[in-house]
Amino acid sequence: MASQKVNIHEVARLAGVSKSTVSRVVSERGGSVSPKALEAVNAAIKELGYARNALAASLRTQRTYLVLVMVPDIANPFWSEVARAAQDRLEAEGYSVVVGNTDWSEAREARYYELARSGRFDGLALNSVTGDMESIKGLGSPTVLIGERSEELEIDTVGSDTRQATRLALEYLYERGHRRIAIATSEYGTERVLSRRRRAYDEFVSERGLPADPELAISVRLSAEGGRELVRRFLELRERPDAIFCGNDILAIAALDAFKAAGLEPGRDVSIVGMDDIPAAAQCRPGLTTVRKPRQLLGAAAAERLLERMRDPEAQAERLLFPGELVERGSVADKRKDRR
Amino acid sequence: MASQKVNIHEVARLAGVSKSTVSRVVSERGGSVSPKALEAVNAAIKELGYARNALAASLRTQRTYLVLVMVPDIANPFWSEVARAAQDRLEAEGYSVVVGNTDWSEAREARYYELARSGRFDGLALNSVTGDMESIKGLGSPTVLIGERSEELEIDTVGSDTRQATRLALEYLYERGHRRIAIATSEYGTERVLSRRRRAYDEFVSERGLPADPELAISVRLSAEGGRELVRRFLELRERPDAIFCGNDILAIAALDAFKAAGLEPGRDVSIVGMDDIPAAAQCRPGLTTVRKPRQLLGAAAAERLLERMRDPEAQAERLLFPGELVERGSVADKRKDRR
DNA sequence: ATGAAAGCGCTAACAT
DNA sequence: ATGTTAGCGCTTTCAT
Repeated sequence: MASQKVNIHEVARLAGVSKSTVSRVVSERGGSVSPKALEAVNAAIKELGYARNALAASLRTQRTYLVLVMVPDIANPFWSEVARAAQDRLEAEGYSVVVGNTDWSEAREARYYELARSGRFDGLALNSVTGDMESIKGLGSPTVLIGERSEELEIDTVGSDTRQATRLALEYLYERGHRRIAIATSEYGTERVLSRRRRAYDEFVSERGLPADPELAISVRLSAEGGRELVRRFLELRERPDAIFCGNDILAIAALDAFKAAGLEPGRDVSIVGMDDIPAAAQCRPGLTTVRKPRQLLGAAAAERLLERMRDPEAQAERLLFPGELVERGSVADKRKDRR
Repeated sequence: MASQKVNIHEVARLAGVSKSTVSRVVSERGGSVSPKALEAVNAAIKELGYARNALAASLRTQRTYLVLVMVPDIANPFWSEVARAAQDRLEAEGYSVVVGNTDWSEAREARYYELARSGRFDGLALNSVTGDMESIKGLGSPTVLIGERSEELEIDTVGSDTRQATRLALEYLYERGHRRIAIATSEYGTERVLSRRRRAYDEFVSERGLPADPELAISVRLSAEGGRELVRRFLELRERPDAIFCGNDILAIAALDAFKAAGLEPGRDVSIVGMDDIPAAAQCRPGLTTVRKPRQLLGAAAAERLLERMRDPEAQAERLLFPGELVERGSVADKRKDRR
């Protein structure tokens, strides 16, 4: 019943066998052990409350059977489901998984990179907000990126097709007669490069000859707080947009609520399209029209890719992108009707 | 720029110093090193892309500077905020934190206990759903329990006062004329003991001489799915309750939506009180009347307690309970009015 | 200020 | 089937 600091040696002594024998029973690798020895060892383990020191074992075997999943916001159902799906798959293969929450913070992300470099994990499944590819390449453990933050081809990537998803949302708004369309998303990154969403937006705007007013690109955090800020900024604009495409649903739903509080009815006075399709998108009033991303698929695919990569560190990196799907609810006005 | 498998020895060779010197610079413990050696070592580290092997270091020092926070549902804002608050505090003291998501699953929880016993963590902050005190006591690392799952006095506990919070909700319903009050909560546990919420409920019911119909104690998972199941079961009841006290807000809000879908208006045809006060409680229609728990405080206090415990493993265990606070919104009918 | 050497707790040849 | 031994990569006396 003692708990800490009892090691294999003491177990061996109590059981009257050698350390090797104890190791053979605890490492479940099935080294041959006589029934008698097995029993003696198990009894000793129980009596002493022995727990194998994974640090020592891993140091020797170079395997930790631990995977780190790093995401930007565990409270966002999108990310927690991606993590959960990855966990399901990984645990089925004998790995334990822990999750790191960067909370959209560069400092936290950097901390986790440091942790990831420490040799404690057999594998890493990361969503990078900063897109700091230098850090990521130097991680030293099998890694898969969740989300297509960069062009990088040397690292396995599993994500959704941001360009396609963004265009889907924009197209939807365009078809319904919206012309002055804003985009609300975050601009992070050590590489000072515009986000993919933003680039897809710029592309779309120029293709269709829509107004490319810089006021229409609104940079806010992808959080509820960001949504409220978005609405504040919106209301101060001299020429208000017809519609806003929001970088994720958390942001979009918070904006939707803030609009209502300000006396503007989403789906009538202003149109909002979100991204992700989290459960709350179906529950808010009006329902949020959004682009669904396949979270479970994403998590499972990331796990699968990581498993393969852990098996073969030399394998060719892959880039797997899933398309989004528009789900229509009530947050977008149809301006065509208005004209008839 | 090489990444993996380069160790202190190679760095030492390249820098033209001994392993000891390299260790002195990387372990930031400030062993005295000449400026010249320091520079040489840093150059070598950079050139080789060296990263310190934390497994080996921890094996030697018996410190990992890693803490595991285990919670039942990272997607629930209540839990993710508790975790975040704990993380804030712990990181400020130099610890890294990773979170384990048990997803209300006994199997997962057991897995995490195993992980926790492996010596990889300096400290553990756990919410136990199973209440498996045997496992918890044998963990072998400084531990604080989040949530008052058991009477246990040997282990530090930080939680909210469930009995007080439950009575607060029930009292509120009672005052407003509700008499047939149901409770929807989960019954888990290897120790087959009723949950605290349930015990507080039973106590209240008998004090006030309310109907103690076993039908009124509805056991469901504390999830959105549980909320929908709750409403299904509710609708089949021969004698419907006036009001339901729900074990958490996730459950309550899902129930609220399901009631609306079934044509019953919460706050008029049926009354609902939740628990936690997550952001969504203010956003649903009608707003959810619920009992607020101080999440940040809970997380921070758990971290604080854990820090003290890590400093002094022999310290007397403490039990810290925070009271809940009723926040009134629109999901409860006032039946007194009806009578006048 | 620096190096040599011992050892944290385990596993894996290798020998018996 | 079991024990002996070396060593994973690091830190830490202890000398110098």
